[in-house]
Amino acid sequence: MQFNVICQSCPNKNCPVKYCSPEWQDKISNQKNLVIYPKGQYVIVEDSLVMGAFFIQEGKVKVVSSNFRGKEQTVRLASNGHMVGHMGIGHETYPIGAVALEDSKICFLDNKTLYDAFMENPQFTFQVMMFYSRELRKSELRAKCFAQMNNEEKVIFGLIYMIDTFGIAQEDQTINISLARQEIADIVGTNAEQVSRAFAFLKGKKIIDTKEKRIQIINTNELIRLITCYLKPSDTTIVSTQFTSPQ
Amino acid sequence: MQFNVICQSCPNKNCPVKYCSPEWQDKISNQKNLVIYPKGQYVIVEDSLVMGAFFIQEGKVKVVSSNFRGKEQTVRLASNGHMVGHMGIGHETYPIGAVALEDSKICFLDNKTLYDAFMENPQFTFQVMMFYSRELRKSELRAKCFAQMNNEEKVIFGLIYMIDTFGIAQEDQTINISLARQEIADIVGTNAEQVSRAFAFLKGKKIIDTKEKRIQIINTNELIRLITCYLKPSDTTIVSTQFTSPQ
DNA sequence: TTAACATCCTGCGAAAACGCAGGTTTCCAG
DNA sequence: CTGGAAACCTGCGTTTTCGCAGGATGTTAA
Repeated sequence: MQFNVICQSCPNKNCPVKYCSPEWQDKISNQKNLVIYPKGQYVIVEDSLVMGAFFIQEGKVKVVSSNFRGKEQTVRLASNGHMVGHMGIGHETYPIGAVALEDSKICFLDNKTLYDAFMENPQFTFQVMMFYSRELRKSELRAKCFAQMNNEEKVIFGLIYMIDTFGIAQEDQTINISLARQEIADIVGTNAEQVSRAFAFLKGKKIIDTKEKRIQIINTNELIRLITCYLKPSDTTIVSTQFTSPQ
Repeated sequence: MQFNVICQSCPNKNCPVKYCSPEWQDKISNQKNLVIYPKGQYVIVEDSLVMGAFFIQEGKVKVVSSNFRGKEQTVRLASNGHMVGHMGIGHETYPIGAVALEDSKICFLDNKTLYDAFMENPQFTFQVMMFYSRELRKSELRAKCFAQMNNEEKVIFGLIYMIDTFGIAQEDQTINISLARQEIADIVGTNAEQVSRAFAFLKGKKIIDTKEKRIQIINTNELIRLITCYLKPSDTTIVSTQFTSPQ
């Protein structure tokens, strides 16, 4: 638990709360609760009671859904400005879990305040609606890729999704996230061995390189080209879901 | 092109437009355009220009996304009260196509009117937001199932998705939709042969029966039980995404 | 520095999925 | 009613994926 940042002076420019009126931003500043979750900690425990929604101020999160055989699937990756934890209308418990992939600053807002904010800030509601609409499009693209791709292509798609969500470090061209092979496998729906095999293939082609868990992207264009037949032009520039202005 | 139904007297009780003020329902009644699409016709052509969104008054639609190898994936099924065609903010063209599976009455609303309605009808915007939120949850569940299930389980999941979206006819317990084996394969990410094989297995177990394209569900509980390890309690009662009141 | 542990890589046999081909059934137009 | 086309079912050889196992590499803490 930390000092509560005032929304107006929050460094995260992608937060949809910025679309609320100044009065409502004050109100939300008072009502929300900022918590710093250490790496690896659950932000949302699967099947726990829904109390509200989470806004990532700064951090990296994976949204997971496990089956009763113990296998865990990562259904979404989220970063600064993303919302996690669909509001609990029609659901009493969260159907998904969320795990911090790094130390993350995350604001919690209770259902009641959030609902009232929606009713009085149409621009805010609109932005959140568009966020869901974009995430739906991305999820449908993922579902299509899982359904049609072979293993190697799935791993490539996973890399592009990771780049899209977390970005690439300027200095060494490595993806801004450290995940185990098994965690990458959980994102793309395969197993750790297949991820290793795909990496070996891509390293042989000098498209990527790996130093432990850091993945360096040597040739982005070639990486995209390998799965380009599955993508629309708009999919290659998805560059993370952000809250942009309407046209 | 047909007589334009007035929203207030529209027989579809699940349309989110019902959450607009009476004045706005009048305005939308005048602005919208009701078209009856015959079975098999494209409602949205993939990559065509975005002009607005579609609301299904009465009908059945599949949302598809094809890759450049020609393989078509059905990413969503939609029925009465569902929205199709994400609004075109940030996209100039539809990333998906939509096909009528039966003769369908569908209302079109242009982006400008829709955006203005969102700004002035918070309940309407909220309902559409919740629609996307639920569809996102369902899409993430589908993605997880595609990633983890074997062929037989995928086909079972496809059947449950079809039941969930289109329902079962009371008189003979058949699913309210007629799809070719290949179309079912396109929903669950496999091929027509595998669908036939899975059906043969389920018929042998007396769980389903088929008469041509009609699929009779003999034992719903057993069908769900076969894939229950992938589902949450809330997933087995999804019973179609509808526009329900907030808590 | 070193030992113990976790993660990663890769070969290989087993299992699953693919996809063609050929026979059967269904559908539709004349 | 009939003939032709389309859809469906199923056997079978091929390809892909799975997943164990064993060795290599990296990590951590004393």
